[in-house]
Formats: sequence, C-alpha cells, structure tokens
Amino acid sequence: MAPKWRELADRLAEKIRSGEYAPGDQLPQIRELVDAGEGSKSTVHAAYKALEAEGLVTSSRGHGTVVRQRAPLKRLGIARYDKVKWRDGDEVAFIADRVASGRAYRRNEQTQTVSRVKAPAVVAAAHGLPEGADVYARARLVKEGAQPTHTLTSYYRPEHVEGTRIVDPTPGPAGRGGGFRVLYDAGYEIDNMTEELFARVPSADEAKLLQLAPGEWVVELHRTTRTVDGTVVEFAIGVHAATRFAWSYDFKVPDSTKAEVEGENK
Amino acid sequence: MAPKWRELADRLAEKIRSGEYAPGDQLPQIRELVDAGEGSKSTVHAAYKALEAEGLVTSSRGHGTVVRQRAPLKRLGIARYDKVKWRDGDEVAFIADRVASGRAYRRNEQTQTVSRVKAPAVVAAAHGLPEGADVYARARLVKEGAQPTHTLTSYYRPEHVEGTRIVDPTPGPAGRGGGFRVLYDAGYEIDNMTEELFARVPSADEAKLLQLAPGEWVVELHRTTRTVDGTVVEFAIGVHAATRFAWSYDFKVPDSTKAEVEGENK
DNA sequence: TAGTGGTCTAGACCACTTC
DNA sequence: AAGTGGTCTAGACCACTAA
Repeated sequence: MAPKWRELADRLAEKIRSGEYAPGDQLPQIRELVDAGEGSKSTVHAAYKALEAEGLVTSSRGHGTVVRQRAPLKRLGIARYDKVKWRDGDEVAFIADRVASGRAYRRNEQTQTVSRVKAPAVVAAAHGLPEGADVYARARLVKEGAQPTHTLTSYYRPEHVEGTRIVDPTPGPAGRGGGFRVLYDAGYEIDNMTEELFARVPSADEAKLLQLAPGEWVVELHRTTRTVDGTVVEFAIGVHAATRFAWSYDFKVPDSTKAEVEGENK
Repeated sequence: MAPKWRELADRLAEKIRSGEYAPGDQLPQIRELVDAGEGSKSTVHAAYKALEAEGLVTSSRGHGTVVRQRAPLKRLGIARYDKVKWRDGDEVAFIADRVASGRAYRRNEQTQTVSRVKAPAVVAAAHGLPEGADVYARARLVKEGAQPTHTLTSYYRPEHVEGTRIVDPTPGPAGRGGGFRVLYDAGYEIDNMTEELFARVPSADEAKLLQLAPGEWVVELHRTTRTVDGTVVEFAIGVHAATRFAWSYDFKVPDSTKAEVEGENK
C-alpha cells in the first residue's frame, strides 16, 4: 500500500489535472486537511511537498499553496541563428526569435559581464587550448520580462576578440548584431555549429538565479561555433530552466557511403 | 538561516563531491546522526531525502543509504541513423551505436509490442491525419543490460506498413535492419528528420518502467521522419532517463538570403 | 495581527533485507 | 532476530505575507 501522503498527493494531483483545481487556484490549507482527517500536519505537508517537487503547485508562507501556471514552451530552432538577423539587420541573434514572435524587446532583459578567466576543462577542450589558458568569458542572464529563463556564457580566444566591442565591459548586448556580428567584423564569419544538450540537477546558485521551483531540473547546452575552415571562435554554455524550452533540429539522414557535401553531419 | 536539514544535506553533499564518500560507500545511518546531535530522526531523514532528490544517493530499507554511481552519459549523434547501418548492413539502427562503441548486443535488450491504435493529438498532427485516425504503434523498451534506458514508440500510417514485417507482432527488433529497412523495402526511403526535445517530470508509470530515482526527470524526444518528397513515414516518441543521455547536433548556420541547397535548416 | 506554510522534536510503529 | 530506512502523530514554535 502506498503511504498516506502519497495517496493524498495523488488525489490532489488528479483534481489538478482534471481541472477541478485550475491554475491560480489555492489548494486547501494544510490545517484544513488535518482537521478533515487526512493525517497529521507532517503527513499533509509531505503530500504538498511532493506536489511541489512534481511541478504542479508552488507553496509559500503567508500565501498558501497555489496551482502553477503551465508556462508555454518556447521552441528553439536553428533559425534563431540566421545570418540575416545579425549580419544584415539590427537585431541581436539571441533575442531575434523573440522579436520575430511579436514580443517586445526590453533593453534590460539581458545583463552581461565580461571577464578574462582561466579556461575550465570543457572550454579548453572545445577551443583546443591547454587547460587553464586565458580566455574571455561573456556571461549573460536572459530574462523574459521579470522572469529569468536562462544563462548563457560565451568563451572566446583572446586573439579573436581583443580590441573589439566584446571585450568592452559595458552591460547590455554586445552592441549592434551581438557577438556574432563582432566576430564577423573582425574577420571571423561563423559557418557551422555543434550543439550538445543534457539535463541535470541545478546547483543551489542556479536554482536561485533562475528562480527554479524546488525539484526543477535544468538543461545544459554546449554550443561550439566555427568558421568555414573549422576554427572554433566561440564556445558557449547555456543553462536553461528545463520546463520553459524545447529544442528542435532538422537534418538529413546521413549516408556515409556518399561523399559528404558538407563538412558536418558527423 | 537555512533549515537544519538543509545544512546537514549540504555538508554531506560536499563530502560526496569531494570524494570523502565515494560512489558505493554507505552514508552514516540515520540513527547515528540522531545520536551525534544532528537533530531528530525526521530532520535527518529530510536531509537524506533531499540528497536522494538531488540524485546523489539512493536509500533503501534494510540496505542503508549509498552514494550513487555516476552512470556514464551516452552521446546520441545523428550518425546513429547512418543509412549504411540499416540499408546495407545487418545491424538495427537503434542499437548500431552501441555496437560501434564495442558493447555486445544482446537480443533481449529490446522488447516490442505492435498494435493498431487511434492516433493521439501530437501523432495525428505530425502525420497530417485527423485526430483519432488509425495508426500502427510500435512500442519498444530499450535496456542496457538489466537497466532500462528509454522507451521508443513509433507511429506509422497503415498504408505504409501493412503487409510488412513491422506489423508482425513477434517480439524483438523489426527484423534485419529495423523499421527503416522495412520502410525502405516497401519503397519509402527515409531522407530527413526533425527531432524535438524537452525535459519534463515522468509519470508514475514511466518512473517505475525506467527505474528512475525519486525526483529524476525524463527527456522526451519527438522524431519526425520523412522521405525525400516530404511524406512523413514515421513519427516516434522517446522517453529517456534524463541523466543517462546527451544529444548532439551539427548544422550550418542558416542564411536565408541564399537559396537553400537543401530542404532542411528551416 | 491574523493567516499561511515550514521546521523540529520524541517516540511509536511499519517494511524490507540480511543473517 | 537484528538492522536499516520510512511513516506517522501531536504539538510547539518559526518565518513570511497581507491587511
């Protein structure tokens, strides 16, 4: 037999999924359920904690326990990197899809700090540098209105960016066209990318920074950006609130018996 | 100030990360810590439960609380779909990368059931069918040894697969070359795919089937497979234990001012 | 100040594993 | 039978929010 707190949680979850408790509604108070004979305060609390870990509700002292809004998934496709957006236009690649979807761009939705650091292992490996070599790190926290959605930290080799706007520590996007535009102006036109994704538990810092619900996971994205000759000009690590994004990729089914038309698809 | 159970959990987590408690080691028993003055049994238990939710330990009655082995991430790149593997060779596409990485293929690592069902909404949308139209569902549970790693359910239009080996309800892979080979033999050579990924909380059934640790998330993968003329011949939904996989994609940076050489990269 | 969830205790008892 | 984690209670008290 399932524990009492699990049964209670399941009953409440069912009511939430059926719509009996709608998003924004408040669940019964813990003490009410104690009085109704659902168990002791600890038992009811355990049920509420389980519902919170499952992402169905958020609890807060003073407010009560409220059914969560299901934040719409934001779809990230490779069209967000379209050269038109950063080479020809006036948009910043990273926010271009938001503009395209009709949402207003507010300047403070991205904060940025640039610093010169010793390359961590994965960064060094991506750039083909020895571990601990100097690189520039450009760290951004991206928000959708007041809600932080993800962090994105780009790592550059000093010889690619020194003397450019990227190194300028002024907050805000890296100027017109963003980081790709700066690299383009410096003679490094990006040509192809590799993105690698995996899910993991957030660190305590990340949970706080991204305002994650307890138990919520993150998706870490590693993006390696290269010029046409294969030089890695940017390696970026993104940490995304897992519930707020979906990623989409289109590709041809590879056929290694044919000469490859393009260098990628490995 | 952080709660007592949180502080205890953080101290233990630090010892785990530093290696003082190595994978496989047993943590102090709950009663020991109670005696050592770390708090009441409930308090210590709360700390242990947090560590479990964070994926650091597994607890079981009788055994104790043990530091988890970090399962190696398995990287999934698009090379796993290489036509050579299913068109020319004798391997099944889905397990081909396992063969390539030197691990033995055991026949019982994949179980399969085929049934004719009414298409759920996402499936119908992908196939361009009305909701509730008949489709064939081929559901597999894939294991790595005794450990289930993911489920994969392919949906096919009846006119594409009726009379083929796919519809044969015999357990095991869909014969030599797998599902793509069967489609190929039936005149539908797959050409391009779209994969969409997002993370979510597992259902209770999934948690049990995939033997997920409490609090562990899953990554859901939607794969749409098309022939060269754009006909969707397979739509598949995979549910993966989030900690056991990473996905990798290579692509060219799109440039919508150029005529596209290939049909994808949208 | 009243209302809400969160923490904590001390102890009883249960469920599963190993010997 | 002994050892381990899991559940549950009754109640005290704390922390945060809103009026």
